[in-house]
Amino acid sequence: MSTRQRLIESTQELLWERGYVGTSPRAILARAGVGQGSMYHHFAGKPDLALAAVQCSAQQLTAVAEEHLARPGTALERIAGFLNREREVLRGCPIGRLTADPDVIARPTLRQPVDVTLAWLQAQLAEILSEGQSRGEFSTDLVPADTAATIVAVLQGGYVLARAAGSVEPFHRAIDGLLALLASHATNG
Amino acid sequence: MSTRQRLIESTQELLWERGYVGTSPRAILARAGVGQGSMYHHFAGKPDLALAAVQCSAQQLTAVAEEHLARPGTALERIAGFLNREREVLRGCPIGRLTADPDVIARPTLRQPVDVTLAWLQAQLAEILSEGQSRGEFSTDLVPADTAATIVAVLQGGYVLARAAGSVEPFHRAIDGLLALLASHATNG
DNA sequence: GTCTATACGCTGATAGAC
DNA sequence: GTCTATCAGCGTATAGAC
Repeated sequence: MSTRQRLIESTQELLWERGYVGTSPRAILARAGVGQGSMYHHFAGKPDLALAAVQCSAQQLTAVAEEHLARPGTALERIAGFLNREREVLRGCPIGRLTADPDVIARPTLRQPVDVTLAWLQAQLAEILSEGQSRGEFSTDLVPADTAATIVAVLQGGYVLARAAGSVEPFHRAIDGLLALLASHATNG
Repeated sequence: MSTRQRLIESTQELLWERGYVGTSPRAILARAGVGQGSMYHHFAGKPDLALAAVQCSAQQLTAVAEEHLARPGTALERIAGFLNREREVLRGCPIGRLTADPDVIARPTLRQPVDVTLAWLQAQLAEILSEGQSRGEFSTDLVPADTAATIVAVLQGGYVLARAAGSVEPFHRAIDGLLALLASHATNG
C-alpha cells in the first residue's frame, strides 16, 4: 500500500476514535509509520489530509449502506436489514461522530461530505418508504422524509446511548423500539 | 458570583462547544477572567474541573426535563411537550455531546454522570409510557423501555443531523416523524 | 485566594539534506 | 519521495510571591 494511502487510513481511524480536534499529525505519522516529510509532501497540512480521510470514510459508508438497502424484500424488511446490519456500535458512526467536532462544523469543506452523506442516506430511506407506500406495503399516513429523518436519527442517537452506557444494549433497544413502531404501519410485514 | 462558580460555568460552555479534548485550561481561564492560580486552588486539575462542570450540566438538564415531563396531559402530550420544548438545536446536547469524546469515555468518573443522566431520562419516559398503557391511552404492544430508548435516540440523533446540515430542519423532521409513529399508537390523542 | 514565573512535552508547520 | 532539524506557540502543571 502506498504511503499516501497509509496516511489516509491512519487518519480515518484517528478521526473515528478521537475526532479532528483530538487528532494530531504526530499521532497520524506514528500510526502510519512514516516521517513528517511524507505527510507534507502528499498533503497541504492537517485539514487537507483530514478532508481526504473524511471523503474516503463517507464513500465507504455510502457503499455499505447502498449494498444493504438494495437487497430484496418489503420496505420494512429492507430498512430492518439495514438497521440490524453488523456494526461496531461502541465505536460510533465515523461520519456522524464528526458533527461533535467544532473545527469540522466550522470548516465548510470538512462539513460538506458529512452533510452530503447523511442527507443521501435520508433520501434513500425516504425513497424506500415512498415505494413501499405505492406498493401498499406501508401506511400512506407517514411522511417519508420525516420518517427517514427519524430512522437515521435513531441510528445516530443509538450510538450516543451505547457509548454513554458503555454497552450495546440501549442501541439495540432503540432500534427494536423503532422497528416496532414502523411494523404497525406495514401492511405486508 | 464566586470565582469557583465562574470557572465551572466557563468550563460548561467550553465542554458544550468543544468537548473535553478541545478545551484547554488556558481557554477556560480566559473566558472566566481569572488567573491560573485560582483554577489550581479550587480544583486538582482539568479532569477535576471538568467533572464539576459535567455534574452541573447533568443536574441542569435533569431539572429542565423533569419540569417538562411533570406537566399535565396524556402520555403522548407530555412526551410531545418535552420533545418540542425550546432548544438550541445547533449547539447540540451538552450531555450527549460528551459521548463523542474519547477522554470522557475513557474516564469512568467523567462518563458516569453522562450515563446516569441519559439512563434516568429513558426511565422517566418508560414510566410515562407505561402509565399511559395502564390508563388505556397507549397501545400495550409497545415495550416501554425500547420505545423510551427510541425517543431519546431520536433527540440525540436529531442534533447530529441538524449540525451536519447546518440547519434545524432535519431535527424537527425527525421529531415530527417520531411523533407521527407514536400518535398512531395512542388511543386518546 | 489570586497572581506571575517557570517548566517540559506536544502541535502544526517550514527548511533543507539525501 | 522521504527523512531529520528546527521553530513559535500551546497544553497542563508546579512554585512561590503577594
